Amino acid sequence: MEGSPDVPRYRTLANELAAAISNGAYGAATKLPSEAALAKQYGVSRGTVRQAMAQLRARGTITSRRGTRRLILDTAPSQGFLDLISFTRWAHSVGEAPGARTITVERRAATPAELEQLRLSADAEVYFVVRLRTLGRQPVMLERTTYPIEIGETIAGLNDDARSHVDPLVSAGVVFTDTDHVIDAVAANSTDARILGCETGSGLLRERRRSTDPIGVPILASEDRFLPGVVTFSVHNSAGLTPLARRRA
Amino acid sequence: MEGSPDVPRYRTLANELAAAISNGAYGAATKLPSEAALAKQYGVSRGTVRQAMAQLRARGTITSRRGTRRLILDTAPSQGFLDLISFTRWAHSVGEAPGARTITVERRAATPAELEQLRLSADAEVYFVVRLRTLGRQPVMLERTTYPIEIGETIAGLNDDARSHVDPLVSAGVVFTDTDHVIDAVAANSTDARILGCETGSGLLRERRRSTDPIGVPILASEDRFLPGVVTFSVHNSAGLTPLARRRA
DNA sequence: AAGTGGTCTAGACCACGTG
DNA sequence: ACGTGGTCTAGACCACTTA
Repeated sequence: MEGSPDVPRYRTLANELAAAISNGAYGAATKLPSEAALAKQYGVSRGTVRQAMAQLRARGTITSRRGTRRLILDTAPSQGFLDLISFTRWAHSVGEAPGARTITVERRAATPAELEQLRLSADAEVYFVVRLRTLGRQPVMLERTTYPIEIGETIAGLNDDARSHVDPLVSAGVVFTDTDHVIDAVAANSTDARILGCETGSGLLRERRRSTDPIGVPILASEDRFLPGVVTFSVHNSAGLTPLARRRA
Repeated sequence: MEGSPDVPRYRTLANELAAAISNGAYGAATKLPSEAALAKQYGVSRGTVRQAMAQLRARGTITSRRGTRRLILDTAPSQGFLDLISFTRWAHSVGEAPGARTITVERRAATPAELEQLRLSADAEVYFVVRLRTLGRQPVMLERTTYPIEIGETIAGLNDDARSHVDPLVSAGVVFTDTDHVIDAVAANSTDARILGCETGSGLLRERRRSTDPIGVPILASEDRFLPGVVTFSVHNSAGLTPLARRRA
């Protein structure tokens, strides 16, 4: 059996250990067995155990310190990578019913800002899609997404209220590897207010994001504006591994 | 010379490579030399080069793919770990003049929420400090921080407008290892409005954070409310390494 | 003093991308 | 076919914690 198709051992090991932890296989113990013990138990080298530990540490599941066994932190359910890019997948993962209403779809020349964000050559065109996103029929977010033409054509061919735009891209072979997120607060403009049903000037949570493929080529750039009280963004960072930055607006 | 006090080789190597990249030592080249070449050039093993590369990748400086040289991304100035915890350090790093005005300092019994956040035993006391933070005399953020008693005593002994509260803790031997951040938007209450000088009900960017030491013991929990347009939070995440999560508020 | 994780080495094989 | 990064091994030494 097994027949591991391609996934490296350290990843399966990390998942096995994560499962063992949440299944309570280590009981109420707050500490993991030593690296040497795990290496022997699972029949791998200590290096592989350490790679798996790095995974768990990055997920915020454990901490580590020289001289002591690794400590198990409270079970922090982490999320999948695509949940951060796809509103639809995220909504399902938290047990809500996502919806979408397409406001506009345009094909037009890219603005200078878009040229830079998507790293396009001058006078390139883009698809620009505006959608109102809902949870259980309640408006919660206004999404303005810009796609390069090649990507956008896949999107433009979709049914108006097709819920996820990310899934069709993934099915079409587009690989999402990295995403940069910038989060701040802005005042609703009149368009935001009309579509979201809030007051002009009221505070919205804004997420701007840009996803790239393995070579670093941009796949999409989006500006999402959430009504307050709908979502929070949480980040875990450790000394020496700091994916989060605070910048001057 | 050198006399590296304690910092591991792979870290200094990562910094050397980062410096070489931003100094333009690789010219306009978009690719890094191969791991083998770097190992030879710097006189270390390939494993150490890979550890350094992992650092750079975590900072968003480079990408990698099997079969190709690593790609240098646009110079993304990353930030130090403490810049995320210390408003003062952050302000200096972006060339602004930080200030603080202490509003209140209390020693009191912890609320149930605080007991949980700081993992204190029942009927423990805490220090609760409220400060208005400024940039160049402009109010920008209201900070409400809760400290366990042992930590808070260091803080309470400080001069009223001592600017950084984190630096004295670090000097006192407190080690910050991990921080969780939760970011969303809230409406200003009357207290926020009065102190920050905005209107009640207007939108604020809220950051709640909790820092822990190497063993996972909480050092402080804080709720910071920023006026819009002052800061943005940016996160970089890669497939397989997802420190960011979006949650239902 | 013993055990632990942190670091580093030297070598190996493989999957992938490019020429 | 070749070079690249991805994975894995086996062993070593060190810094630190705990007893």
